[in-house]
Amino acid sequence: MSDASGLMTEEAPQTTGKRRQIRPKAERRQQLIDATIRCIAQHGLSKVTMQMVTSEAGLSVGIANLHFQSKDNLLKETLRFVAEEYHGGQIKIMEGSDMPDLGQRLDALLDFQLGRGVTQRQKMSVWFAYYGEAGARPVYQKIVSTVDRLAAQKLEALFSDIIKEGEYQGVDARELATGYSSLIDGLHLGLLVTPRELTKRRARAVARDFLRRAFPQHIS
Amino acid sequence: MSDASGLMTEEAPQTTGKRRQIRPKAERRQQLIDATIRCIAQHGLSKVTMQMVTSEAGLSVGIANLHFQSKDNLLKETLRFVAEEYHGGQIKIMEGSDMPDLGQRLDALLDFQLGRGVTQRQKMSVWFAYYGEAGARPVYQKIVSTVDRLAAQKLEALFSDIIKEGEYQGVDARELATGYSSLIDGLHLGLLVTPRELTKRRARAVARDFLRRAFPQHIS
DNA sequence: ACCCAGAATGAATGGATATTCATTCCGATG
DNA sequence: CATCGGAATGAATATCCATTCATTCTGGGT
Repeated sequence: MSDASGLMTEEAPQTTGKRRQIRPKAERRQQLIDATIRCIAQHGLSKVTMQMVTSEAGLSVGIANLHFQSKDNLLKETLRFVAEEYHGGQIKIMEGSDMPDLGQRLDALLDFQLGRGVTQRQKMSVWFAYYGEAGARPVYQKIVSTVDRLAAQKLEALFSDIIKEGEYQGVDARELATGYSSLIDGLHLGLLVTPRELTKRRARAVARDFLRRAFPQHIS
Repeated sequence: MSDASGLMTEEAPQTTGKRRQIRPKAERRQQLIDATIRCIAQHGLSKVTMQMVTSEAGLSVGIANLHFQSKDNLLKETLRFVAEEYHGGQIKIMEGSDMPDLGQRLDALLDFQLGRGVTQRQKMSVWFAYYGEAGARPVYQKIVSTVDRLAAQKLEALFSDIIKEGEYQGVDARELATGYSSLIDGLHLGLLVTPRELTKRRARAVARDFLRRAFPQHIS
């Protein structure tokens, strides 16, 4: 639930010992999901094969079907994992009763959304690979919109609190929340597709600007 | 170069006459590209096959390779078509010397970006299907970023003019332009993936809000 | 009316890939 | 230490799909 770290050099195809190992089901599942993420990022969703994924994970071909029944299901579970990791992280920050200052909480949110963890190319690739198929696959739409809705509600609530605290006039929390999350999504897209023109630094500045224009007292 | 219309009921698998017809190369190419767009929208990029595309176009399997050499190339050309249609439309409006009022030009741009033509599910699906693969396929990145860069420049120029005309203070045209196009991209994503939560009407309101906050004198 | 360049066809080919399952082997248990 | 449930393997299978090309047919030119 909180790995979010390695993913890069996790499974060096063990040069030393190739002895067969038995590991708990949950661990194997995660191993395969991580490998799937790497494969999608490197080769694109449409080019991913089971052989690719299992060998990336340092395992045999049969094992994926043992733990996930089918390729389709493996892909579905991978999307669920990425979606929950992203939205879970956001929600934790937004609820963050440990961070009483609302402006500070906004900052933390922005850091998370455009910081290292989320904007690693790997994760973004996966994210948008699925978005691309979502139009044709209701299953994907459902997975994403389920977690998305909750995050949207939390964001709206946070904005509402900020509006109340700052006594901002003529601002609609709901509309602003939609705008902000759309902006973040769009920035992610830009970082992925035109990294030459949009740096992470500039993406942050743009998002911060949006917030500053809406909540001038809360953003320095 | 300006079709942008039908695409829906174009090629009814002719129930009446199935007589073979010879048509100019350009026409067949467009027919196949249109069919590809429909197939991607309906089945997803990763599930599209040559059979699917050619039968959707009401043609035989061999013809795609005759006109496009390979599936890869057909997909590439389809992306190029969609990208050019979208960005070309934007650029035409932004340059629009026929529309002297800058605020009006902004409105027209927004209408185009979130109006019927562009936000048809079909086109959006295609758009994001390719974005999803762009991380792994430099060819796609190149096609998109080429047209994208030009549109970004025009938008920045338009914003510059508006800033000058309105004597707005403390606003950076470049940053604002990045923000605006990212916002539009994000809204498109929302319309595609969570159509239940984000209507076209609301998407427009959100985008308009962004512009109003930046250029209050130019947007009613 | 006839011809023929080349557009269009679709059966055949070969390569790739998801999925199965008989077999192997680990390691917890008593 | 011997046993055995079930985790792991990977060769084999069946399916699917892009691409080819020998053949058919069309329609403009003469």
